[in-house]
Order: sequence, then structure tokens, then C-alpha cells
Amino acid sequence: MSKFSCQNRLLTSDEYDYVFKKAKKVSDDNFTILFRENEKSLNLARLGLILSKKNTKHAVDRNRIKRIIRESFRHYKAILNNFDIVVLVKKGTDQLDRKLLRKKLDILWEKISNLSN
RNA sequence: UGAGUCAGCCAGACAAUCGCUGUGUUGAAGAUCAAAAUUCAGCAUAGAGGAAAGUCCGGGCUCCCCAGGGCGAAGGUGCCAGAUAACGUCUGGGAGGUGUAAACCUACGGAAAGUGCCACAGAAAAUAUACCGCCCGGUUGAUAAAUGGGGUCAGACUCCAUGCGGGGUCUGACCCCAUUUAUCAACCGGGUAAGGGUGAAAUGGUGCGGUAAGAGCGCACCGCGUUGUUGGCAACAACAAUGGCAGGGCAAACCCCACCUGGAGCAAGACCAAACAAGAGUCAAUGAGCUAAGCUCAGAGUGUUGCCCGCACUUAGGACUCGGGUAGGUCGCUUGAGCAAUGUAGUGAUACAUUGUCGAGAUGAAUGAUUGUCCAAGACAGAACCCGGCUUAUCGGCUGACUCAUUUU
Repeated sequence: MSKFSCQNRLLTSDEYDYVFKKAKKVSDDNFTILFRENEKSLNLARLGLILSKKNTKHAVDRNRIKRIIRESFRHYKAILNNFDIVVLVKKGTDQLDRKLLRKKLDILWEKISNLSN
């Protein structure tokens, strides 16, 4: 089972700040991913998303990218245990198609997994 | 059949698996004396738009110690009538314009209240003016013709003499002078707004008469103004009389007239919990009456967009301002000017009645992914308190009504 519920999300600004304060970083042309081992050792991966209106103009595109990231995260969260993760989306990402973005995310998740080991 | 106009509708479909949000329900945890919030799991069910968009108008709703009256300011609207909760929206009508037509477009009140502006070009851009042109008169000059006068030459006739020669009359040619007329040129003084050229725009249009040339100078028709009659609720239209014509454009320039408008917004606002923290600063004026508590009156302060009145609150363990801190949870939050069908009234927008129906409610923010099949190959684009509009974006398809053209009957 690979669900994606409230437990797997970063909800408050405190939780976001926690990640920003001492984050490790992985990035490519479209995404910057910040991650940190979570405080209480929840044995869960948690995801937060940041898309600015500046970088992604239309609400439709923002929703699309969020869905793609969540879907990808859902598949990989077993590997990403104990991490709080914030994904920042860069300019121009809305131009790319779904399959390409999935591939790029796959590679980044693998990187994080390797770094932590 | 093709081209087009208007109105309405749809917004890829189906299946399997995995996943997200709400609601209902079952079970477990909470969890015990008992219950609830809450969390997790299973099942069932619902889950973006015609524009959800721009935030351009109009409302509902909420708060601001009522938004009550007068004057002013600011902003908006602008043919008429109706619809509506309301509107800058819609419907019907009028006027002007576009199109063969169905139809469509229009910020469509006032330029005779006043002020201002009208680039370039042009004579002149607003008390009309006079560049070219046309016409009249005068002066000067040139040319031509006619008449008159003078001169020279030639011829004819005639007289004196009769040899040379001289005189006179007539005719013709040439020259000079004067007068008159005509034409042309220049200048001066008037008349003219027909024509020319400029411009986005030039002082009613066309025709005939008229005139020195022209001109509403006169007439006919058209346009315009005024008055009246008729039709219409009205905007306005038709007809008649009358005036010879007031009158350039711009009011999306100021302005004038009529009408409308309190402000801020769901991060509105209410409650619960936590936190700063028994924070700092500013303010002054009280008086009179009643035995007193307290109340009343006057004054003062604050608020009410500027002023006046009115109103409300305060007048001392009070009011206001500033600073600090918090954006955790619950409510608001989706049943509403709702949607659908039928009937009635109305040209219509719409209203009323009956019956049926419930169609997202997130909050670091839900509709997606994978695979397969089919086709016309999927555009613009994502709810955030809710409605009514407007505007903008948009692949394509369907339905109905109407118009034009062509063909056939």
C-alpha cells in the first residue's frame, strides 16, 4: 500500500521552517529539493510544496505540477523514510510534459536515498 | 446545396487497477465511572467552469458606539418606457449609421449660460474674411476703328496767264494732333461669396429666374428653426402654417442640467485555546438642581469623510493612541433573488402558481496516475463567502429560427 494522507504532509509554517533551517539540497533545472531527517523519527516521509505565482503563471499548471510531484512521491516514499522534504519549483517547469517530469523526479528521489545512506 | 445572421446546448467517451477531499455508515484506538472531540481502517456515495478568469459594475451577508436633515466636495450615470433585490445589466420602442438581406453598431442630455481649444495646410478656423477669380467706376499706357482738323505727295477738273508758272475744288495715299468707342495691361476705389485651391471640418443643397457680376435677392423641391394639429404614457413621428436661415466642430475639455452613491471587506466577523503582560504614552473642566445612592440640565471631549444642525458615547479605577504577540481549532460555509418541468399573464425582459429535486466545500489548499479500446483526436483554462451581469480567452461539434444566392419541381 502506498497511500498519501495528512500524515505525509507538512502542514504548518513551523514545520517548513524546521526544514529550511538545516536543509540538505538536491537540484536540477526544474526542481530544488530541500530535505532533513524529521524531529521525532516518525518513520514517515513528509512532503511540502512551494510553487510561486511568479514562476508558474496559471492555476491550472500549478495544480498539474503539484499532482505530478505528489504522485511521484507516493511511489517513492518507502525509500525516503524519516525525511521532511520541501520541493521548490523553478521557472519554465510548466512548459514540460508529464512523463519527462516524472523521470526527473525519479532521479532526484534516488539521489536523496543514496545520500542518506 | 453553398454563404451568412441570431438564439440555445455540449466541452472526448468507456473499462480495469492504484490514489486524494467531503458526507454517511460499520469497526478499532481515545477509555474510562460514563460520554465526546479526535485519529486510523473498511464499505457506500458525491466531487470544478462556460468562462471557475479579469476584479470592471450591481446586490446579499458581516463589522464600523445607525448611514437622519441642510449646504458643499468627490465619484458615477446620461434618448424614452418597462423588467429587476439592484445595476453602468436586460427587454421593448425611437433616432442616427452599416449591410442586397436576416441582422448588427451607437458615452444617443445641453454648443442660444459662460470659458477654452481647433496642429499642418489654407485668403480665412469664428465679431467671419477677400488670395486667385468674376463684375463696376476712375487714372495712365498700348493697339485698332470712326469722326474732325492740319501738313506733304499724286491724279482729275477748272480759273488767271496762256511761255515757264501760280491759285481753287474734288478724290486717293501717307504723316501729325484731338475726341469718341472697343480690347488688353498696370494701379487705385468699390461690389461679390456663384467658381478655384487647403483641410477632419469653410457659413444650407439642387434647379430656374434674376443681376454689372453675384447673392434666399425671388420662386419650386429638399434640409433647418418656430408655432399649431393629430397619433403615442414618452422618446418621437406625420401633416399644416410660418420664418428666408437663427446656424462650424470638440462637452471621451472645463462646465451646466437631471438622477444616483456612507466606509471597509470572509484575513468580514463570532467563539474556544494559547501567548505577550497586572506594557508604555496621551487627554482634561467641571458647574447647577434635588436629602442621599443616583438622576436631570448646562458645559467639555470623542465619533459621525468638510461645515452646520441633529444623534450616540464618555466625563476619571474612563477614553484614545502606540508597541508587543498570535494567524492553532470550531463556526461563518453552502438551501439559494437555487435548479428542472408544466401551466397562466405579457410582444418581451420577467412575474405568479403547482409539482419534483439537492448538484464541490478544500484551507501548504481535493478531480489525478497507469494500462487498454474507440472516435470527430480533445481548445481556453482550476471553485476559495454567495448571487446577478459585463468584459476578455477558447479546439471543435450539435439543435432550432431566419436571410441571401444557385439548382430542381
